[in-house]
Amino acid sequence: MNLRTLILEDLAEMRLWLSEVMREACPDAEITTAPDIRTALAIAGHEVFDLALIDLGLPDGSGLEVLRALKQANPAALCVVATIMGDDASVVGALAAGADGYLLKNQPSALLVRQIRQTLDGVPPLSPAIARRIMTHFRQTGPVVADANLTPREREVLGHIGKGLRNHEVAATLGIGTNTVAAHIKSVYAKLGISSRAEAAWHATKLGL
Amino acid sequence: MNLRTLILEDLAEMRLWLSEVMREACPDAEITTAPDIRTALAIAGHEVFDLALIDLGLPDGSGLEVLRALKQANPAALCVVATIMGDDASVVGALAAGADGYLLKNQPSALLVRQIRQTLDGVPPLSPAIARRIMTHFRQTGPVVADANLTPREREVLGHIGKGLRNHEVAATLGIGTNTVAAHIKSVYAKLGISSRAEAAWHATKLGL
DNA sequence: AAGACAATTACCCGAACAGGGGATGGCATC
DNA sequence: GATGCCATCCCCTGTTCGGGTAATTGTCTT
Repeated sequence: MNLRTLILEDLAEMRLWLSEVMREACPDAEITTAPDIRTALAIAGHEVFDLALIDLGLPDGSGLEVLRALKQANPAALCVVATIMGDDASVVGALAAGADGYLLKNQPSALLVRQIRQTLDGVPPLSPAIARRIMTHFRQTGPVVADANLTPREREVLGHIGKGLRNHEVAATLGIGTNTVAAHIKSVYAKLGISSRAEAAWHATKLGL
Repeated sequence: MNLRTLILEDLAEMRLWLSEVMREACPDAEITTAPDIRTALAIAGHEVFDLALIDLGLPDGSGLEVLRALKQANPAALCVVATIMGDDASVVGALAAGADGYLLKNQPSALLVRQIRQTLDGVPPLSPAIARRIMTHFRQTGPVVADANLTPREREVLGHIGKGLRNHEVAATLGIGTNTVAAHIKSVYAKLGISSRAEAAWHATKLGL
């Protein structure tokens, strides 16, 4: 079986280079190229791909449109973003759109070849700089400390409040009385220094519940 | 220069195996091992390390304690978590604690050797399964689309609701009447298909307000 | 110009909520 | 066996919220 691959890249020179890299990573690959969103979407309309290298900054839009189209046509398609933009917005946007990898084109081709090869084995291709950035993001959003020493039951109640349940609904799911729920909420309010359930919901999501 | 490395692992057999892997990845390394938190902390008290392989589930606590101690003694130390636990809590906890990598020990040793080698070149060592999990996390938290075509005013009100303000507080900050605020909230509810302000708060944070 | 539509503002009422009090039983620690 | 913490329940009072209804303005279409 040969691998149907799509390379979306506006600059001709870069497009050739990526094709070279692709051919080296997988000689059996059947390579199709597109210089812009329009042609890429036209091709994707009547053809299915297994792997795609997608540039983001294209003259007629963002490569993410194509990525979504490819994923819709074939959810198993491996869509790898290959760009020179390493800013947070681009990375997060690409991952949110369903990208299976994020490679920076300012890397030695040998490294790109290796990462594309690994992709086929299920290893998510992430350029080192991108991996570091993602981990740093977790380091900032991760700290789930400051638990405000809530009791397990309080944490549980707060979790349901954060999901938008009413007191009587929480009571029903936990099998306790509504008054009890209200009592737990009161102590949560006291411990968190708040006085409304919207604030409670905010803290709940912040505490990862 | 030789690389001062610490291997923290409770099971003797696994400790030997990791030492083997380490020696193969970097023959010049000067390897120190510890079977539990206590001895690891004692060693870290009078010795500085450049690289550390840290297990999480230890008999006398979590390896993250040691990780933090090492990072405090030498912020440039490369602390890599090496464990068999791949659950979200462990991964996020480790990254939040400042881990520079996360490796699963149920991988072929050749892969581990390669990833440890790459670590020294600045490539964050992440096992494929872990990288996928992290990316999936982004895929869930990232989507800033699905704006539910809220009007600017509604978005503004929703933002304040999400911060936990009451209707009259929102009214005061926006310089409008409380009834107006209530009306905006109602149309927001209709558009988002919800019926309580806790759910509204949830959506507000999700929409990044 | 006339009509359609969305956004913004406003009012009323019943239901839900916040926060204060106090009470019971269980479980641990001391 | 005394103390403290937790979870569970109840009452009460004032405030807030949610839903129905409707007027005003501006924009866009017809």
